[in-house]
Amino acid sequence: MPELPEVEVVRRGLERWVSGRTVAEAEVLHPRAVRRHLAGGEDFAARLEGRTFGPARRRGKYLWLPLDDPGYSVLGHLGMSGQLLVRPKDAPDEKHLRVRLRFADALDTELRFVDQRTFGGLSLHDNTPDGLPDVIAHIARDPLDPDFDDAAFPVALRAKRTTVKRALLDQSLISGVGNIYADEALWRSRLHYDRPTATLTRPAVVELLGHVRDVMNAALDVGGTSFDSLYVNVNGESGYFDRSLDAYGREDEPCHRCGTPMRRRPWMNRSSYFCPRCQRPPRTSA
DNA sequence: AGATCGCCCTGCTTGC
DNA sequence: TGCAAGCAGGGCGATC
Repeated sequence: MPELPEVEVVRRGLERWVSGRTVAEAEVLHPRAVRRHLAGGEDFAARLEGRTFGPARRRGKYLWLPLDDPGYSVLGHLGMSGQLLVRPKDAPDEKHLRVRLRFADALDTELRFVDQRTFGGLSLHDNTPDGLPDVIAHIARDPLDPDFDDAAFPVALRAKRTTVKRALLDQSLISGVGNIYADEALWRSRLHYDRPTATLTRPAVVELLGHVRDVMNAALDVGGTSFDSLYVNVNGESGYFDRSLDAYGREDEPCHRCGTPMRRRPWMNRSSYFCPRCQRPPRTSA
């Protein structure tokens, strides 16, 4: 599934291959691919036609393209399986092609939104005064955002009456951290997922944030290399899945630090992977 | 009002 | 071998 680094790779691809182009025609092939648009896919398409895209932006796992129609943006989320592909016009349709945008220029490419599971989608929104689509105004900055407030984060996290992994996944506190990165950063920090945030010291939170950022940057370094030839897929499948993980998906495999078999625990309808020796559960937890 | 939970979806994997 | 259940997951909206 696309994580924040893949989404950033997609943003760069959109910036390079889509920003500045004018939509000639939009085609919605699956109703669920257009979200929160009561007027329906045809209206969504009609509102895009003739509009020119501005610079591609991202917050957490959300992507958006501002329109030259002032105050509006097209917002996208890839969900579990979404891809944004820049493809030759004559390339065969993908099996799960959901939305196609054709452009009013001489380039040979079109933009396609492909999504097997339709957890993702595109939508059209008013912008807030800071240029953010209004529906994501509540999404906190992500750790790769230069304006992320490092000093405020430990205060805000410790003030939450919750446990540390829940806090990492709380999009109003920090965005873009999914189940995989949460487990990886907790492993690096030797913290158990059920540790109450109130029991963490400020330095421990600073270290945790550093690990979140490191693991994302490492992934971006690997994944951000292969999108700059024509016709390449702007799709988040950038080689990043070769990344080496220390925690996620490693049940029964030896901890890369101490060799103890890693464990998996059901958690919030998901799974948490951890080393039972390096990441001791808090006393209040089972 | 802040926290919690069910649901959306489909292909792959697992187990009987 | 074939079928069914389980699993993956972010985010939204309903509910307490």
